[in-house]
Amino acid sequence: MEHARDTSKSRPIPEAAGDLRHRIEAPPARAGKATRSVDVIFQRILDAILEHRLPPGTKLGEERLAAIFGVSRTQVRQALARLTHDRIVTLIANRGAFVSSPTVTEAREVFDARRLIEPDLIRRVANAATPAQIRKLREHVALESEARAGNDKRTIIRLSGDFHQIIADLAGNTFLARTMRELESLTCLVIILYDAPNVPSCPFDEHSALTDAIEAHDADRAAALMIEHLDHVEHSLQLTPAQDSEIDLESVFS
Amino acid sequence: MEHARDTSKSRPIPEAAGDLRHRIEAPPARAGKATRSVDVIFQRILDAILEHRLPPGTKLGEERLAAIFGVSRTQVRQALARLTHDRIVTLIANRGAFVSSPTVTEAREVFDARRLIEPDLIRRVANAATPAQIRKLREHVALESEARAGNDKRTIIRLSGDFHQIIADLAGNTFLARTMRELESLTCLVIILYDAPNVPSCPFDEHSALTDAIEAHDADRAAALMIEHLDHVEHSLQLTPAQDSEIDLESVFS
DNA sequence: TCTCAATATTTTGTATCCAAATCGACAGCA
DNA sequence: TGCTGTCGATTTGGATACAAAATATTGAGA
Repeated sequence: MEHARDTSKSRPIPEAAGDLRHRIEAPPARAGKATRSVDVIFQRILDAILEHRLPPGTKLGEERLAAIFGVSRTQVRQALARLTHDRIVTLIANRGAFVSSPTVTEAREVFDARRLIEPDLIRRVANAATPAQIRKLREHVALESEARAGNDKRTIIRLSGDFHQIIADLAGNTFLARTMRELESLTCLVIILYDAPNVPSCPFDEHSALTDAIEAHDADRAAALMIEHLDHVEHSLQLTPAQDSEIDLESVFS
Repeated sequence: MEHARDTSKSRPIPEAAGDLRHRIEAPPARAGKATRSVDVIFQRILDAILEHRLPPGTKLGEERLAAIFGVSRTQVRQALARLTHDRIVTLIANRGAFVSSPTVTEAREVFDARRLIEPDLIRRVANAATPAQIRKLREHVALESEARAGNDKRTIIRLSGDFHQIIADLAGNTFLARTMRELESLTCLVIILYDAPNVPSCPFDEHSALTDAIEAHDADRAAALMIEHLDHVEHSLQLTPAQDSEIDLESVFS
């Protein structure tokens, strides 16, 4: 098992984007009802991060983003502030915004939280799912399968996350659904940081199995499968404690 | 059981503050390490809301707040944006920011989420609590008792919430701790909206009993007590569905 | 050639300014 | 009297301009 990630410099802050533009441009016609322009910018940047076009550590210069989106820095600042609040972006005072690089500890916490929340969510869905909802899940799994066939990596990543998000939405608790959205985003960062980018995060067949359990209204099995699924994903990562401890000088002297 | 809340206009948007100033002034020396001024403003407003000095529906005018804090609107805007992101404040386009008035549905969702998360958190604490941590909890319960004796309502409210927050922090998952912070804030709003302000939210003895269970390292009992405790709080509220359904014209036409 | 220091450039942080939208008041009209 | 539509005052939305901080560059000296 070989991983493509470069381990020589453990927290790459690449100033990667000579062509930040290319990584953000094309709006994938994925408009919700984001009417305010700051919402659009927020979503565009988030999408770029989730689809791994902006790797962790990338500097997100305000001026540059403003130019790309054709607005003033004000808008960009707001969007970055919101992303910061969701821990997707890390803001360093007087230095700027960077795509977050979750530590190993944080990564573990994310999976820990998901193991707590998601089995319960899928339980509710399994208990109450309507045929229409099940059909929606099936269609989504089909989309995933299709993307996998076409080897469309970005879409695969995106859809894998979306599957979990659909379940969270179906569970009918908006607060928890929002929390899951944050967890899902952080999981994306964790995956690209601690795993080879070409090993897809969610094994496809497991999503199919989860849908089966939901369709059978077997809440216990669905919950068990979900825990198993999350464990699979977590264990496919290299969450070695060493990685984390490039000593945090700031916190040592305080 | 009689409630002081005025039910004639069900969503009060009082423009209550002829003296918004008085409700925010005194910084209760509750500084974390909020170095940036926008963090200070964020915390000051949040504190004012949590201590029920700014009731739901209160309009938070930018200019006025800017004058109070002696900064420009820019800072205030950022703070309000962050509060909005936490659902504590609701931002209406071109109308301004208001302290949120969670609907009955949202209130239920908040308790639903807490029932999912908090039993697990207290379980972990009960399993791993050190004597120092238990002492900290005891001291906090003592503080609560003291505030109750002095009938210091604001402090009672604050400390009641803090008790749950301490447990969340002790559980050792920063993500979940942050989520609990949001839930706790929303719970504060729910309590003032749907209960008489003089019926304190968390019955004191229950916090004491929770601490007992933790000290005994009895995770099961602690979790059970927590569920019971949350149920007590929720059932002390008037979460009547009718209240909620002043028909949402916006969502009808969409 | 390397190191260090001083300067120049870039980038962030904050305040101010202008445009657009909303709210309140008042007049017109059924 | 009661409703509707228009004008003015106030407030928010967003861009620009200025100040402060950090980074990059340049040059001198060892």
